[in-house]
Amino acid sequence: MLELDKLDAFEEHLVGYISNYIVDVTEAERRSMLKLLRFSSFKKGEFIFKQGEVPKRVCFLIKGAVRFYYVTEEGKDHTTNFGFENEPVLPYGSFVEQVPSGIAITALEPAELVWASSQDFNLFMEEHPRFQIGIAKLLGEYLFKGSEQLSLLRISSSRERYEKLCELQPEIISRFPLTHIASYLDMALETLSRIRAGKL
Amino acid sequence: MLELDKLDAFEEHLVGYISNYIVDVTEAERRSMLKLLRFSSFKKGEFIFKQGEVPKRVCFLIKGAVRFYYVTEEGKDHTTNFGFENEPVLPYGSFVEQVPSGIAITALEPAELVWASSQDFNLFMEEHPRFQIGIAKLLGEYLFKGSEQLSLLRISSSRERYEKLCELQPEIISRFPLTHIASYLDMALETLSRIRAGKL
DNA sequence: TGCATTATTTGACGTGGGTCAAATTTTCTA
DNA sequence: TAGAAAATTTGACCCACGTCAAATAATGCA
Repeated sequence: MLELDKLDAFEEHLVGYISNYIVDVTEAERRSMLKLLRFSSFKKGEFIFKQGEVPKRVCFLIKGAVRFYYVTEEGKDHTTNFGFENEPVLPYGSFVEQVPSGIAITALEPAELVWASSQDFNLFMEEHPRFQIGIAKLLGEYLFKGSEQLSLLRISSSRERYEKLCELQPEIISRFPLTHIASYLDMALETLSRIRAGKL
Repeated sequence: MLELDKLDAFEEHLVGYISNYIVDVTEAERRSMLKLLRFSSFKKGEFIFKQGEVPKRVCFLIKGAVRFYYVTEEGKDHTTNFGFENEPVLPYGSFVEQVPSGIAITALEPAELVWASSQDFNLFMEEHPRFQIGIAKLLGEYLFKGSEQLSLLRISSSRERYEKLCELQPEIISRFPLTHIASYLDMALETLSRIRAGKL
């Protein structure tokens, strides 16, 4: 069950986040929602979702940061995204489709999150159908972000890709290790190091 | 207004498509839906959506094929997607968000489509809230496809990117001109030509 | 059918950035 | 605080692929 002190810390963030998508969340809705939530902590490096599994939880990150990535058959690690405090964290597409996820999510920093099982989540959605509209809005937003990320990757020069990321998501640059930024930008870490040093 | 002969031709396709997302579409829902629809034809090369505009229509392609793309400041053309018969055709993310679309859509072949204005579409959605659930499902599906496309682009060798596309979407390879396939795969058209000829 | 336009192929050349390897710096941990 | 482990930097080498240019092939249109 949810510990009350933790609850105080995140409740307003979660409800604040949700009200970007659903207007005028009622007290009853809020209570009904909080009732399903569980709390978990993850150490740096621990899996929150594993590659190849059908996602069975909806998570919301309270503290820390996470990395979305996949590993190819040849063993190459590709970072597809980073997740921050007060954001939902799950393989969105695979969750909605309930198919095995091509991506894994791990904690980049010690992470705390609240979550609901997909079962509870679906029950909640059935009981509160207007939340579906919010979900559609949220998915539309992710779709839009996804297309921006595609165009970032299509920039041919490594240096310009890096500069674009600095412009669009400076927090990624300052917060995460070079290896993962390089893999997010689809370049060798040596290349990113040289770009940074002004040698490329 | 909708011409009746055209209507006969597409109605079952559209309703068939929708029933992938909404169970048991009623006769009333069907009629209410068809009432909003308009019909349009486009010649090869004509714009269906322009880059930089907020999408004001939801389209469904009956015949022909379309290309999703954007042009950078430097004038480079990047194909982000292809659209086929019996598929919705619109800049999904931008439509949901109602923000200017970074991408344009043009007819690659003479195209016929039915469409509803976003106003009519929104009214319909308000009157038929259970369709929202279908929209969420559809958006989830596109999100999933989008992540697959991202991983296609992250394959470093041009030849392997091409082979992957042959495997995943052979219709693109056989149906569209090389220039656009190359731009979809993010490589020079000369490179694609050489790959095809087995010279790379 | 023949000419114009557009698409595809082929060739030559240069280079951005990948790979491997080793040095250096930073971060952890006992 | 030392010593190990991990992260970052630097150097050397080289090749996949982009760019430019020109030839050939396919397509459309009068």
